[in-house]
Amino acid sequence: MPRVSADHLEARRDEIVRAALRRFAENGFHATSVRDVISESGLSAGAVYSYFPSKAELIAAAVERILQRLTGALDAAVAGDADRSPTEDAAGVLRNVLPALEADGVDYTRIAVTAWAEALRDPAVRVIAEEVYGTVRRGLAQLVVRWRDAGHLPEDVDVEALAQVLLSTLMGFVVQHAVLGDVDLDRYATALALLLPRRSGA
Amino acid sequence: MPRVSADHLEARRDEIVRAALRRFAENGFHATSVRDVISESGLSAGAVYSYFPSKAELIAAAVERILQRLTGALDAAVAGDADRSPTEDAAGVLRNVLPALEADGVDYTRIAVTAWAEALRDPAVRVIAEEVYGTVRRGLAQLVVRWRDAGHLPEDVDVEALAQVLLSTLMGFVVQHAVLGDVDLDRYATALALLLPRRSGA
DNA sequence: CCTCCTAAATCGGACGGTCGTTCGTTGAGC
DNA sequence: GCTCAACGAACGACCGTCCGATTTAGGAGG
Repeated sequence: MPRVSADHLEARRDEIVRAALRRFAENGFHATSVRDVISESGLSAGAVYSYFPSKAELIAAAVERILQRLTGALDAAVAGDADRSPTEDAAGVLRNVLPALEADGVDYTRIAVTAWAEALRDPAVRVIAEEVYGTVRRGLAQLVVRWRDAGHLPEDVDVEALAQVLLSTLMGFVVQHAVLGDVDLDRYATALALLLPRRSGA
Repeated sequence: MPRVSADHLEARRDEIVRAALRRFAENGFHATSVRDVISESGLSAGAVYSYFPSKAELIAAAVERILQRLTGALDAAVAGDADRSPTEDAAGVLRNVLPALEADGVDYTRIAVTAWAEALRDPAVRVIAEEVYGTVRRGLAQLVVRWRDAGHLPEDVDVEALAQVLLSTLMGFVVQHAVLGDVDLDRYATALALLLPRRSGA
């Protein structure tokens, strides 16, 4: 199949990443062998290695895909109507971001947790994680600023720290969903809404 | 060194677990070889294998140790004075639990994240995680009930779901501390306090 | 429009290294 | 001198990766 189109090459690469994601979601990065990914992809060892120079790069591509899917969904949730209440904002974020974490027949919350663990030891993965979560926290910080300016929070609120707390409510949902599997999005969102400011802060 | 005391045997086992924790915190479970643990412990392969029948059991012992340290700290924080405000309770939990996650020269937040990832693929580790986090959530649910009964929250609050949200604020701190490393406990606690109920709920 | 040629995409067996684990041996202490 | 904790070399399996052989899409020549 020589001299194929650039589209074909990109599609092949994508096939390989998606096959890798399926195996990685099942068994983690290190308990999944390159052979597993190869057989899941239906290709040969040589073909896979012509697209990715090493297993580490394959892992990095998988991590990048899942984390960027996350930022994309969050950006969409943060953008738009600027005068929503904190409760509406939070519900929007939860309902946009979390369902985006299940696609291609892969539970992306499992890969997210796996990716955090990998970021602890692989500097390249850590860099990807830092970039992505930096973006996410900036988005959440925008929400906090809006809430503050609308009088829901005190003027001297620590915007960055509160954005970290909000990110925690997302990350914690992801962990509990992936590991314990007994969290319900609607009940969770309702409970979270109880904590968000409703009148004036201070 | 035959016929040694039971104390000696238990201490040896503990030495091995702590050596394993040091290596696991650095490199994760699967990128750490049994040889790494053996050389870190200063013992021989045979000695380590006479205490743990397999690497999986060694991992399980490590996970159990870190997770039980967590429940211990939380139980201490939940117990005691029953008429504290939500803000005081939360500050107590954060300040008791999180510093407990750094001891023996090991950053336990790193192992916690690694343990979650492992729970996704090793049923034995998952069982340990379910038990421990079940206990933690019950403890947090007790706090929620107290807050509700004290009038800080509406009567019909979803206790279990709110306990999940509270657990998220702990888990999210752990992830951000381990992976991003830029969270400050005091600022985080202050920001969280802004969200907790202060007067009457509803 | 068909055939041939070529370059590149794909294949898959093989390689050295490292893995987790075993087991025959050693020697300190009761 | 007997017991058994501790040792560490050795084992088979499997790891990630490489590279020469094979296949085939698509341009060139008729």
